[in-house]
Amino acid sequence: MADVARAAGVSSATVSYVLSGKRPVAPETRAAVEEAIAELSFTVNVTARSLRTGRSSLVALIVPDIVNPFYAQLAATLQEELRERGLHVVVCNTRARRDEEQTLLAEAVQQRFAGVIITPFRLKPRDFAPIVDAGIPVVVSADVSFGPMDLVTPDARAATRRALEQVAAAQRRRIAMIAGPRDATGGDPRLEHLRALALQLGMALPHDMVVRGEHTREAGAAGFAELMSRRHRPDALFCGNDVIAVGAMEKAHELGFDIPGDVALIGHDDASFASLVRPRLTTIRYPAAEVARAAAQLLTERLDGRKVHKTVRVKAEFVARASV
Amino acid sequence: MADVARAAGVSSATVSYVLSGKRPVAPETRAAVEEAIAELSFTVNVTARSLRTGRSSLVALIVPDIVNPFYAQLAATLQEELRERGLHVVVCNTRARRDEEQTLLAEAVQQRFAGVIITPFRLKPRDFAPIVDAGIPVVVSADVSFGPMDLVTPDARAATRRALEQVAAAQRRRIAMIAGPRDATGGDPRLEHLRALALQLGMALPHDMVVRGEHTREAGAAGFAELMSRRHRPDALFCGNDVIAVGAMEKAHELGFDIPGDVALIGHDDASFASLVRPRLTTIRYPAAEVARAAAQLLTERLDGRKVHKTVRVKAEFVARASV
DNA sequence: GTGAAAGCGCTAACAG
DNA sequence: CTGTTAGCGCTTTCAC
Repeated sequence: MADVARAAGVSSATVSYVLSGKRPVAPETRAAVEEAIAELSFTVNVTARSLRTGRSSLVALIVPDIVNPFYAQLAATLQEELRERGLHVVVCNTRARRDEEQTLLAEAVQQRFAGVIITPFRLKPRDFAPIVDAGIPVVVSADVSFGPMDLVTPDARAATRRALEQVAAAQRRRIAMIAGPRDATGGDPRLEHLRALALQLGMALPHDMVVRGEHTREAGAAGFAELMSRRHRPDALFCGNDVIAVGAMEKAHELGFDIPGDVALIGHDDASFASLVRPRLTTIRYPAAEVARAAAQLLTERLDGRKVHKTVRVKAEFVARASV
Repeated sequence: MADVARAAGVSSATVSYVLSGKRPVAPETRAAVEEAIAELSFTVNVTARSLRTGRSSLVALIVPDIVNPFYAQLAATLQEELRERGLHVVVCNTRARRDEEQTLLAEAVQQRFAGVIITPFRLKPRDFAPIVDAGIPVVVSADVSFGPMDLVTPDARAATRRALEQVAAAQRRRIAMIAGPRDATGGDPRLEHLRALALQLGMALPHDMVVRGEHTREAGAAGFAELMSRRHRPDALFCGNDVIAVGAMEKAHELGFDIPGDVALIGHDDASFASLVRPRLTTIRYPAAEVARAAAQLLTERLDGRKVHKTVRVKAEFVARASV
């Protein structure tokens, strides 16, 4: 920048102001500076800028499983949205482990990230105290609140209700669920949600019709095998997400159960493979791209100075395919 | 750091040396410093360090499509590997567009990234000149070389041969391929490779049996429809990657073709959904995790001072499933 | 074994 | 409308 200033016959402050536009610069001065910049193919040193201003251009995206297409899509859209505003996305995969979630959060503080967008899995609300105290804007994408931070959360009421209605219309009454692990934060709100709505519709989701496991195909397979070995088998099976659901579906094929003949299967998220499996998976779609846009919006508002925290609800949608 | 120095009654230089271990420090001094660090819960300012040393801890991963599970897995493993060495992965999605690839590469220079790991799609070798000149280590993950840089590349000879042999054993002779777009760099080496091997085995892959398109389900569907509308239909169809292949498979269902009865289908990569579709997709597996580990290794070697460029070959593997 | 001090490249007062 | 200058927090040479 000193070189540019010398070449243009101005001070380095002027070069800085030409770049940032934070104060008016005479047209001919600006022209001279821009020419010098082009001539020397100068680019600002972002590190020096960060050091001086105290804010970096890095945003951490912390998710349980980047290989899950839902999160991959989230990352892709987020990256696109934030790049327009000069921000970069650092992807952090926690593999749903609490220690990694904690480490990553701590590292975001240490690295002075500009912001964090996170889907917590086993974190507790109090784990967020250090990062909030550090003044780093945090957007949580989750079913429940984790404290005084921006939140993007699904509105799945209508979609879940429609799913249950369709199940009921098919004369299915024995509802079951393969939920997330018991020690996940909130103990899987999707389960509580489903149970409450089922009750409203005069159906029940008894505790012995719920099995739990990680958000993996293996857990889905194991859960399916367990539920179908019960004396009273379910005839409609909800899953915590689509990864679990396809695990269950694979197990169904293996054990010779027909879907939806023997049991209907309903997933969550509409991950890209949901429409590829056979039968096509009926699911409660949570639009990753929209979630990403909402999160990007909330984050930039915060960076622009908004003080109070906000919650954005993103509508989930029932996608009827062949598995019900 | 000044605070820590004051609390420990030493100079900030000593604190720095305690942290870096770059020069011996007396045990009791070290203890005092470490206590002060813990007391004040001090963490180094990475930005200041970067400015001073001239190297950041950021590595850009530039890929055509992060939603493709192959690249998602690559990102996940890479992130894991590099985090151990204090490096962070910034994910950059190009959507297979040349302009975005160029922008991202330029940005890596401007941001003074520590390194870049890239799967180029439409870039030309000369596009790499600026970043190489800037002294930023680049690892290319591709089928062909892009110049004097580290390269991770598949060794798919044996796997492709086995695929062709199995096709031949099933008395199939009319081979076709849905390849990548004509303007992709190198014009899809997988096609050239397949053609050469087919020739060796006494089979042919004539030009009119090749259609081209993006690496998308839509392109796969369109390609399948076109090939199957020919007077002489293929009975074995190779695809540039698994995304194309499932697109083709969907179209086959739609048009009432049986796979593998009417036509065998062979993908590339073994993306996670390949084993989920029906019939399960036979594919030439390119192990993303292994590629990531190789790339991480090459990159860190470079950062540690290796001057000459190296090439690592990662063996591809034929995965026989139900679609052949 | 330790300290003093220069300086990485930039931004934002402050001064004109 | 433009320039001067003081740091941001760290690493590293030089001196002791």
